[in-house]
Amino acid sequence: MEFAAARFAEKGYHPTSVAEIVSGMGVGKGVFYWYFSSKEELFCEILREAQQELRRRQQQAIGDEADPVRRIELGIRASMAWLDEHRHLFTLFQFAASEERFAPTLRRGQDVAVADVARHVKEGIVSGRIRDADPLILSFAVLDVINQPARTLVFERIEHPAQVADAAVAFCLDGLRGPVGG
Amino acid sequence: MEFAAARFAEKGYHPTSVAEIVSGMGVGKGVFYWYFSSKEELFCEILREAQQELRRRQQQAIGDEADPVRRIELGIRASMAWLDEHRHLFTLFQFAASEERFAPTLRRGQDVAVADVARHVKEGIVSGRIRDADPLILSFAVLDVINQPARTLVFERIEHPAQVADAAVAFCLDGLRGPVGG
DNA sequence: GCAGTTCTTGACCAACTGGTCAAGAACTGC
DNA sequence: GCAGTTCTTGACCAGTTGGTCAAGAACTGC
Repeated sequence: MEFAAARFAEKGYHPTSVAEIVSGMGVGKGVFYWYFSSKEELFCEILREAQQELRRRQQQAIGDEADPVRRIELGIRASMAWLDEHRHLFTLFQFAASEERFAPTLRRGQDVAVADVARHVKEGIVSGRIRDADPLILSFAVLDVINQPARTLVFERIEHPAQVADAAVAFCLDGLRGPVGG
Repeated sequence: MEFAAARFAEKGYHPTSVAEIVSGMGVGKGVFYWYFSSKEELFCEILREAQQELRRRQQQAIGDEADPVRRIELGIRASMAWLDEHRHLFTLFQFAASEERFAPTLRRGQDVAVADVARHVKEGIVSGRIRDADPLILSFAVLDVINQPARTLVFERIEHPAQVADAAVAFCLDGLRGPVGG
């Protein structure tokens, strides 16, 4: 399954044939259709697993941190690190977003992520550490600021991932706290 | 060509066959290969044209505004508006980024965009209106904050595009100005 | 009205696709 | 060692694909 993910990321979903996957793993075609009902299902499975893993990494990084703003920061850093280590999976997310049939799977995972961040944002608003705005919109914005720099990462245009992470964190925090600073 | 772009966005690049495009336009296949040397070339052409149009829209919105920070804001708003009006083209950008063969075309356009923003950022740093950091990284961040909310737009999860634009602008400006506020 | 070029057609092709399936291997529990 | 189930194989299929090309239409300039 990791092999398939790598091929999909490298060549694209459609240009990668089932025959190529199975021969690359040195097995027959039947074994593929024994474990997966279709190529599409395999891809969705890869997607779900990746989303799960990313979320695990976030929660692990957050631990039992009490400050909601700091929780968001830790989540951002964890996400950036994970995406940096799994750039090929991010490519898959990207593709999935461009094809209608994979949107539902992708969306389900992102709803979870938005809900996660929104929880912290709400807490931050209550305690006055985050400016008072629609938590959902702020959460979307945070996720956007995570995801897109990751794209830049994938394009390999910037040398140091840590710099990108710092930029994203600074962006989010200063943006969330508002112009007066917190 | 607009027709082809619409089909690509709707069904995806690979699942849309050349036969489908030409029959949908009521012409023979030959005429397609008379004007384009391949399906791939058509797609790249669409990409380039879209990037050009977006840039035109940005420059038009900026006009002769003197303040670099305000120029960035105007650019962001123009981009968001354009992407909102041409969501299907954004879907194409997204896909192109996920397939190696289209990366060069995409990259060329984005280099131009980064250079545009970087010019304003540099000016802003000189005049002290933007915090002193690597202009390129800040420019990437700004583009990221433009592009990714656009993705959210495409997913149609948020009702009001204007809200998203405001959020993006607030994010960028407060982030750029730094926590002390400008 | 004719020669020359620019377009347009759609049948055609080799290559490849996702998916099936009869055949059989490898493992059970006994 | 046997019956039953779980796995594995790879030839095979119907359908589709991007792309070609001989044929001819439509337009030139004369």
